[in-house]
Amino acid sequence: MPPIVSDEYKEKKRKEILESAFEAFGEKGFQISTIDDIVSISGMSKGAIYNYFESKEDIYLQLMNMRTDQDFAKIDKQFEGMKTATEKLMYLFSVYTKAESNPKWQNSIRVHIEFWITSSRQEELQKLMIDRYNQKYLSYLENVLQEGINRGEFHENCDPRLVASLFWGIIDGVCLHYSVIGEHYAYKEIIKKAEEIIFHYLMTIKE
Amino acid sequence: MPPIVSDEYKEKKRKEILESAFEAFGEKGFQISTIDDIVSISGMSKGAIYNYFESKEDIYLQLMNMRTDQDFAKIDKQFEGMKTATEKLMYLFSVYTKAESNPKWQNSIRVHIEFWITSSRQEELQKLMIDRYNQKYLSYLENVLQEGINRGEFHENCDPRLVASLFWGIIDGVCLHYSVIGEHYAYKEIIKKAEEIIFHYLMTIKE
Amino acid sequence: MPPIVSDEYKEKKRKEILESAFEAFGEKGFQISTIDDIVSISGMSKGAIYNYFESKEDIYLQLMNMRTDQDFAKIDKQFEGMKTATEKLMYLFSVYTKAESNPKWQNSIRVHIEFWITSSRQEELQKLMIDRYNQKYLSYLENVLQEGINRGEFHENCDPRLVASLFWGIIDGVCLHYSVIGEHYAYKEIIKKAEEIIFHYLMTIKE
Amino acid sequence: MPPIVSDEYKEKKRKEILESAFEAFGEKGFQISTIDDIVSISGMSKGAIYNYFESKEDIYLQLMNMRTDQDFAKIDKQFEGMKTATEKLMYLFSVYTKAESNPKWQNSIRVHIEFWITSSRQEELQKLMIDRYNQKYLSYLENVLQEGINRGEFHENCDPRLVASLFWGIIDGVCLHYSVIGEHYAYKEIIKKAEEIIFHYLMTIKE
DNA sequence: AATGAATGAGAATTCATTCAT
DNA sequence: AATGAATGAATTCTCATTCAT
Repeated sequence: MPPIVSDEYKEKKRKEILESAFEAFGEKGFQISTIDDIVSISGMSKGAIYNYFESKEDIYLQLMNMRTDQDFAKIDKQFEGMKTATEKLMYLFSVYTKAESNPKWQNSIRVHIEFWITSSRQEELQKLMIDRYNQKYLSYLENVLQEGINRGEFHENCDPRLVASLFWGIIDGVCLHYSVIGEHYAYKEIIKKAEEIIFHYLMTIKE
Repeated sequence: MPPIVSDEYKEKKRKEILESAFEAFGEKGFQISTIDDIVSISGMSKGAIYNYFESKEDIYLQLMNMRTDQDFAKIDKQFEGMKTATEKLMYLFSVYTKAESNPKWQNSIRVHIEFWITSSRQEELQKLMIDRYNQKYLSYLENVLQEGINRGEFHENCDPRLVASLFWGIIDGVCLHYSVIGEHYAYKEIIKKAEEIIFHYLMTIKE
Repeated sequence: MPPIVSDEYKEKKRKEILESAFEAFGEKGFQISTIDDIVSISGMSKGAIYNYFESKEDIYLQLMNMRTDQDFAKIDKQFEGMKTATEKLMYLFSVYTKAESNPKWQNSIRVHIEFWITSSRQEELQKLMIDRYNQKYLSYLENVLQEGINRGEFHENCDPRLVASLFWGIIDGVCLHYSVIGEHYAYKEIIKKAEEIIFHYLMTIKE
Repeated sequence: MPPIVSDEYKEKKRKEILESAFEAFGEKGFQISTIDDIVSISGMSKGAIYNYFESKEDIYLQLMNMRTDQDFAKIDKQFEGMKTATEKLMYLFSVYTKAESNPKWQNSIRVHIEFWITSSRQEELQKLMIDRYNQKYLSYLENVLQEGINRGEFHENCDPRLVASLFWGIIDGVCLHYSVIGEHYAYKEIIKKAEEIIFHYLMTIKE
């Protein structure tokens, strides 16, 4: 009585559904996307999807977790070979300047922002999002900045926590605008400009 | 059959509905809010609302227009007495640092961000939003910055268009995060930090 | 701004829906009956039904209340002119011997028994049913019997509470069997026999 | 391809499934119970269950048969050593007064009553139930009572068929009420009282 | 024989919109 | 103009049954 399908198979299916959901959510938004949309995109049956997820909400939640986990796994990996904080911060900016400027990337942004907005209205999700924000986004960058200060790369008056917060605010805000304005938004130049301004600040500020 | 009620009356009613819609959308989000929510909040009947608006979509659209018009009308008025670009830019930052940090303000942010996200997915809305962004947000601030450069307040290498874009990106991104994280997000300090960094840049950058 | 429709209108509609539900539940059973069945029978739209009731459960509950209330209102009224307990008890039996032996009456029984069975499995319903049983069915008849004892109609050793409980048990059990067996079940004769046995007991028992 | 497993094995499995179904139906009711419930309780796979039964309906039907067969096999066995009708009738009452008053017994009642109600709505089942009722419940007891009359234990005017019908009506009705009211229903005393009343009737009635 | 993943018809419920009053 | 009851398409989720392995 061995299991009918392997765990890998099931994990693959689960991922496929999440990818389809991601596509649907990106295209139409979470609220508006229907299970039938996911059915169409994935080619699976409705029942199959409910074998892997408890509800639309659950799909949303797991997708949200997967996305942020993936993002940070990628960043972690890249950071491995890097020594200076400058290098790391530049890399973080480059993640956004090097993103292919295509509809897929725009959808990805929309879904990301929707995670934020949706979370803001449901206590449980909100808690989760706050944790994720603090533990991943914020602490992560704060440590990099502090490291930079300790190593003398950045000026000691720069307040790493605030700058880290600001960094992610900038990223999300600029991405949001890009996802709406599209082509005519000088997305990459603006990120570049942000990078320039931030580095300029980190290295010359004195008080 | 001449109109039985005055135009003022009708305009007042229209505004009341929009205010109620704003409250509902802020609380629950546009998609999730129902006409019945607006009925509850406004105290009007469903039929009455449909006398003033063609559809839920229409309410949304008109609300979006009203909000951005209001915002800029306010800013215009304030700018009237101001001479320097520095003063004006500082004022713009102050709009956000002085916003009362309460649920109402958070709701207001959410609705605003939702305007963006929703627009990104409907061509008609998107065009409208791009126009609005270019003509109001972007040009407006770009002119202020250019003015500042011309008057020698800011360094001439600062690229007013990019900085203007960045400014609004920062504002929306930081507000977005604040609307989710809430209390524990050092919202005002972060805006202050952004202000510090931007001004530092505008005044010291050389290339 | 008078109400669009009168309260009587609404009450009439509500009753109509309950009647339709009663028909559906009688025909197919509560669990199996669908809202669409009620739609078909009532000729109303699905939405209309949900304007009057919160859920299928709610319809069920209100129907249950209505039925037992109606039953007892009828009995109360009949009792008004009666003096002896014997007369009253005979009337109670007659309610069941005089019921028209048609499918409608059988359906009515099925719904009634289903109320009991369904209640037994949901704590909230169960509480409600127990209350209803104690306050209406049980106490009601117990009082009649006690009255009979006090007036010397029935023997004093007969334990009114147990006999009252037994009476309703007999009624429900015999009705249940009738609803299944149908034509070939000597329903009325059996009730008559029960009446005979009970009265024989009440009047001759000595210990 | 000779059978790989023995018939006993298959019969054992079949019984196991029926027992699990009985548990599920008792807990939640037939309509509400799912195949997955039976899977959980039995520990078998869905496919295995469908190897032994054609459908949920089929499980229900076979369970119904098994239960009544079991009941009567037990009674038959007990009757073997009994001579008088009085003894036999007392035994029948004792089956119900000696039933352990626990949730399991209550569930057993519910399933039994559901058999009746469900049967009343499906012609095929109904025929089956009528046969079973006539051949087992009714004739069985009728014969006992007739025997009692013949032997002079009971009065000759007592109409064995009607009393037999009444007996089962009482049992089912009282059990039904017990299964809903639970603790606070004087179940055993009520059955005792029924016994007292019936015997009083059978022995003293004259016309 | 056993497994349990897949299927998809069917159920309850919601809600934007209409329209008779 | 205002009212709110009525409509029914659309949505989420369930579950008996099948079938490849």
